[in-house]
Amino acid sequence: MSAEPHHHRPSAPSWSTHADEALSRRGSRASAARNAVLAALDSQACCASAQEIHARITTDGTAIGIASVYRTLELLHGLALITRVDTGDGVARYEPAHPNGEHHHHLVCNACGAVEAFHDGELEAAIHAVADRVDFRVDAHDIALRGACRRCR
Amino acid sequence: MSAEPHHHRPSAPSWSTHADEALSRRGSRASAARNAVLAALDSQACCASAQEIHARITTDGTAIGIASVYRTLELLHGLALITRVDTGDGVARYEPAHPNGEHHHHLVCNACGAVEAFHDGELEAAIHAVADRVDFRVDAHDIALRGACRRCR
DNA sequence: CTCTATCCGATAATGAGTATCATTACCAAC
DNA sequence: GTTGGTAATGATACTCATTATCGGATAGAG
Ligand SMILES: [Mn+2]
Ligand SMILES: [Mn+2]
Ligand SMILES: [Zn+2]
Ligand SMILES: [Zn+2]
Repeated sequence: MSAEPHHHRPSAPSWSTHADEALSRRGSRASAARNAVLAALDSQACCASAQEIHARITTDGTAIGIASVYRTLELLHGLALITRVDTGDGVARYEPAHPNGEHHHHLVCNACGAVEAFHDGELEAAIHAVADRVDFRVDAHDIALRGACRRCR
Repeated sequence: MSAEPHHHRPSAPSWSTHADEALSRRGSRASAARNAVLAALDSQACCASAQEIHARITTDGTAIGIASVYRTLELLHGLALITRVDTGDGVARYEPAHPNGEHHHHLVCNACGAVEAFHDGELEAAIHAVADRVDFRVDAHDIALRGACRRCR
């Protein structure tokens, strides 16, 4: 199972590498706490809250302060290296923002709170069309579909 | 300026009337506090937070507890009579949900926090198409476009 | 190695939202 | 009109995510 899927890209640089570069370019330092947060973000499938990230890191044995997680997330968000996802439960979640613009949106279950990811090209096209039609410079879009997941239906 | 615009509808019942009916149908009682919240919601152009609603009511002379505002908003939201809008600043905002499904979405300025409303038929169509394409029962959708408003550009 | 800007983590403060509870208002039945 | 049951009120205590503070650690340039 070591074969590359589909196309040949010379080992796409991971998001955390990209983030590392952007951080050092900005004069930020590398540190254990920050590296741990970057690694945690890189390894997560979808969005995660500060506390979830902190829990995952400390479970791995590394001791790191919760304040450092919040600080790092704030820094990364300011540099547009992560995306904030707001599911409406009063907890901010974050996920890596890939430099090529690749992203997804979320299905939120009103019953159990589960969050699933989806992507749809036509929806993206519609969003971009609206962005042009409106008197506003649109930099980003947040979309969440709410309802019931398969298990809760 | 008392002419009806465009089409002839026999004085569309206001949202608060509709909400009142839904509440009494549910066995809820009318009260000063609740009426004040309904009136405030009915008179607002776009979404407002609990605290903003409370401030507007009390400025009008009526004394009402902030808890009643939160309670009423929770009740109305549970009955899908209002929509919660999450602009990402950790404050929940609400606006009337019209029974005919008429609604709008929001442009949020990252610089000054201003919130503008917009509506787009093609975007709605795209959203409904996605909702069918996805393994999830979609009841509602939240869309926010983020960027810079005209003044902050 | 030294120096200093940056970062760390512990902890206090903030603030939106929620839970509690004694009191009050409503309403239908008597 | 009184009463009893239920719902609503508002003051207040509380929860908990996030932010601010601050003395001590440290990366990393020179
Ligand atoms: Mn998109
Ligand atoms: Mn819509
Ligand atoms: Zn579910
Ligand atoms: Zn603005």
